[in-house]
Amino acid sequence: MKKQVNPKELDVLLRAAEVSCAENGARLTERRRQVLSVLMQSSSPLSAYEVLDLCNRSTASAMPAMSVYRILDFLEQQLLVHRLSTSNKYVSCAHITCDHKHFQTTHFLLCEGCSSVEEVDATEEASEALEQMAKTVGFKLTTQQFELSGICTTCQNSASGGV
Amino acid sequence: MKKQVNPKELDVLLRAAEVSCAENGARLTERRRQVLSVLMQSSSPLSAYEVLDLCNRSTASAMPAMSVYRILDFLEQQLLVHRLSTSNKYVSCAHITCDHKHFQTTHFLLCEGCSSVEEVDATEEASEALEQMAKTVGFKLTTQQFELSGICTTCQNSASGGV
DNA sequence: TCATAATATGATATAATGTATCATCTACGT
DNA sequence: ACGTAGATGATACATTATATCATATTATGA
Repeated sequence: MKKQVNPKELDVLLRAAEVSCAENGARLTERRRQVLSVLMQSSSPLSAYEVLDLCNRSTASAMPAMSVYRILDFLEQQLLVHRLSTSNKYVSCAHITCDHKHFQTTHFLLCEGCSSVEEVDATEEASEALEQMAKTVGFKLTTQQFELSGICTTCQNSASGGV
Repeated sequence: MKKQVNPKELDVLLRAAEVSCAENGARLTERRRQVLSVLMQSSSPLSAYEVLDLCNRSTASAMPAMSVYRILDFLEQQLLVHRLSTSNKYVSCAHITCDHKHFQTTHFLLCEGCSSVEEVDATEEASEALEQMAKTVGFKLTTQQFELSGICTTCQNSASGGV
């Protein structure tokens, strides 16, 4: 279960994101910050239109859908958010404040119970096993970034624990 | 690269599909046969609307989009086609004529060059490695069916070999 | 500081994809 | 033939995504 961020943590994350953008010669504008902030505060992935609604709930000035898509693309390029292709939804990257550089081998574990997402590094064994598997039919893998469905610890316990 | 089917092979596949449906107490109607046939003859995955267009190209009576979605759902339930969730497209199952029963551990290798799809069994090692990986964060996987992007043999050769 | 180019956003229209609902048709058992 | 269940047709609409041009904002050099 993705933990909830408090205002202070959010601020730290946003600052880190700003620095990260600056390093790439990009800017984290107000709108972009707003979109990113919405995703950071969500415990589950959000669709573009869900992001839009949440943005427009907080501010008076309505943001057009077009902008959300553009901004999500931008944030994805900056590796600040990830797009889950199985659900067409977005999550903020779990590694904004650390210096993980392994984005090609990051997997997403999607909980079917609470819709939360866990971002995990691929193990050596898993990467190799998959590459080997592909190799048997002559395939050369270009990405190691999968979305795996399952049940998270919390939901396993609450399901078995009763009530 | 998914090989092209000739009319005779197509007929064999469709008959097998019919039998398979019958075993489940379901019927492979004319419309369903038409949709399945389109997918069987395609070398790459097709979206619902691509299927629709191809169906309506061959016959005079236009099929509504709704029917295509219903029929694709049906065929998916019958395990005659697979839905690729990363692209929202469909492919006919590669194992209609054999008696594979391993649908929970089938992976799809998607070629970025020619868009072809290879359906492969998960190796023991890959399955275990992934389960283990999930387990480290307390996740229990519910499916072992992934879509891996890469380059197929044919495209690897044509790219390196030159024109 | 101001003009200007580059970047970002607003606004509008529309394409593409997917679902809800009810009417009609067809196959099948009785 | 009749009634029922399953399948398809038809229509409307919801959702998701993109194209395009106008406007605003920011950075930069004269």
